[in-house]
Amino acid sequence: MGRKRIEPGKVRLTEVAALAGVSPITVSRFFRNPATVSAGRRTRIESAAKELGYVPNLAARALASQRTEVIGVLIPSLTNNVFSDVLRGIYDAFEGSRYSIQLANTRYSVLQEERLLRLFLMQKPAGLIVTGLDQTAESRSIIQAADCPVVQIMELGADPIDMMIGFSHVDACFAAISHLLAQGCRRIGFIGARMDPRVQRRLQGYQNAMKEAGLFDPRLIVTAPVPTSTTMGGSLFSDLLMKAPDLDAVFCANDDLALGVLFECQRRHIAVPEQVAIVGFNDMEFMAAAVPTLTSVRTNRYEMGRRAATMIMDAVEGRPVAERVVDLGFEVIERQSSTLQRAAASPQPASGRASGTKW
Amino acid sequence: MGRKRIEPGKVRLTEVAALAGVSPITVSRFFRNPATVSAGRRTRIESAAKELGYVPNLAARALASQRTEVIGVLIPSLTNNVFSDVLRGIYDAFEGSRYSIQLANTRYSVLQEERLLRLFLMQKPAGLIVTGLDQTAESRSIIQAADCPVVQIMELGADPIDMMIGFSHVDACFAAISHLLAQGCRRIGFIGARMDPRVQRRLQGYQNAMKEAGLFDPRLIVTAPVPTSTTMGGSLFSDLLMKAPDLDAVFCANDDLALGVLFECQRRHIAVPEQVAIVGFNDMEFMAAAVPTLTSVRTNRYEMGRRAATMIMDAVEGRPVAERVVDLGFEVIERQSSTLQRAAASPQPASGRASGTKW
DNA sequence: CAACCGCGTGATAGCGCTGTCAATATCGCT
DNA sequence: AGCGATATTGACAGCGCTATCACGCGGTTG
Repeated sequence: MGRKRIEPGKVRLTEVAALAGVSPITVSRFFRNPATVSAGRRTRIESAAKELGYVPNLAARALASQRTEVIGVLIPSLTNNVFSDVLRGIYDAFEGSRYSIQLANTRYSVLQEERLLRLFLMQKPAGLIVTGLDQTAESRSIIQAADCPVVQIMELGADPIDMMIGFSHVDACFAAISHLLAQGCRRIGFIGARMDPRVQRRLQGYQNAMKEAGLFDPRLIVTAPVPTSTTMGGSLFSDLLMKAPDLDAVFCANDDLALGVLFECQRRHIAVPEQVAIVGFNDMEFMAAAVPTLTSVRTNRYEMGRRAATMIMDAVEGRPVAERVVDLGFEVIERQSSTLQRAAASPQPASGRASGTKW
Repeated sequence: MGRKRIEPGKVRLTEVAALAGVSPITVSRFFRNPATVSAGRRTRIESAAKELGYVPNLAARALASQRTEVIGVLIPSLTNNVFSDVLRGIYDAFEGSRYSIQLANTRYSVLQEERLLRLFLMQKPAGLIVTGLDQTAESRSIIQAADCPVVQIMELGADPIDMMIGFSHVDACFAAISHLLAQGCRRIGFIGARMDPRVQRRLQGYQNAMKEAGLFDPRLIVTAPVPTSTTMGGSLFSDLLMKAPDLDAVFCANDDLALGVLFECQRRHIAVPEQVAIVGFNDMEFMAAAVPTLTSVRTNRYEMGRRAATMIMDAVEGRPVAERVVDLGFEVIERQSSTLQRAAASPQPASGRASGTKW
């Protein structure tokens, strides 16, 4: 009964301790915080560990210490470049730290999100980064059970679970539409695909702006539940032209769609911005390279990921987190695709933060 | 001495066992493979676990069983969309399985790769997926020490560590250049950025094709060590035009560069393909939407990730892996940007696999 | 000069789970 | 009825590490 005896080749803390002539617990301390061990033993342990090729066993550490250095990250899509920028920020911030990232993809499904959170729970994560505000009640209770710092990213809302970093999609879109209005556009279309919660809120910002200007017309809105793509941008724009042939501008819920609209305009020989102005969202790199250059709403995705990660680390390590809700704002980058002479208004840059003016 | 006694609220296997009136080991078996437990106890355990809100402790499981369900994945970049497709395949394949993915970013650095592999080792991963062929000797020995199935993805080479899935970048680029040659192009430029090992091999394929045709000229090659971008495509193309004003085609090491070249052509009123033909690499979605539509070399990145994942799972679970080295091939998707009337050759699609013809 | 402090170190006792083997129950067959 | 074979179940002893407390020691304090 019991279990087989220890196999000989194995290198444990104990083996290192024996070679260094100290107790196992001292080796343990050395690996967690070398400063707590006297200089003499420090060098002895270090060389013993190197000689034996010792590799700490994370599972044993986690079990004994009742905690892990795992940070769970939930994002809705791996395809959407928006999230690759956020992820880059997160990975860069955790680089060199003792934390490791557990990434999972909800595919824009709140039920997936629940399932994945339940999986995270088994790992007893040290922290969680989740996307958006629209967690189910069940998800929220799982997060509570995880009993660790949490940052919600991508947007801002009234009822944070714990910490939050993002910007207002409603305000950002409102600002973009206001820019088009200032350029003299009146028949401004909206095209969007996939229609996740953030795109929905951009649509809300569009509606607010158009209604406020007395220009709202439901025929100007074309959306599709499918994933976004450049090709989809072209076909949604074609649909929009059928519904509203007198269109003079299009706001695209993201930049891929905007690129598709630009190509469709080229195909149909529609002059941009003279006949139709184009505005995108996210300010991907290619927007500045297009002909004409494409206006977009810049959002600081990399910074969002980076700061979310540092907020988590601060919270995990017990440092006070000064701003528990961070508004990163946005900026409407005005380029050729929406710059018109017909406008009377001066083209002052519109940008937005929670503090200060509305946008 | 010793440690504090167990805290009361905690739910362990033992608590579930007590409530269900069975022994802890039976509950353990139930969670690992319900079929090994009789139907009666199965329902009792299930309801007991739900009632108590039991969550298995992965660290304890890993320690006791001496293995994990962690698959380490190393990719060189989070920004490059090529890898987001591969990752999507990997995540999709592991979806619903008991494995969890540990993703890390080498940033195209072999030293980073070493460091990250060492970190993976502490977790005793069940499998590893690594990018490319160019691991250092040190990295290889760390991988050996991990003693688990390994798949190298993205390309094919002579000396696999274990398993391998990808395609020949040399052949793929050779095929693309051959296509341009068949279209009657003679002064074919090459532009590339970042110049990672795979881009280097594409350059090799370009050189092979041009030399074979007796058309090689080093002035036709422009590269930059910086990350690729659409903007960079435009400026590299500008450089190329200065070095070789008689250019009649450009092969771009990736599609972002190709898009930048297209925009630069629009800016300079260079007719595509009449004056300059354009061919990209990867066949990103936007290539088919551009005006004119852009020729590219299609590579099955999603499938590569998906199959790499299933190969790992098969190997981990002891199933025989039929093909340990998989050539996914490629396909030159001919579009408007490289289709010329001046050519005598008939435009038959070029595609490549290791088995059969050269490409 | 006893009491006290803080540092570095060690002994002990688990953390929650599973591998191993033994024990028991159930079944088919001669 | 009796036997071995097969399914179920349980007891035990760790997996490799760390939390906790105890202890020795030099130096400070009242």
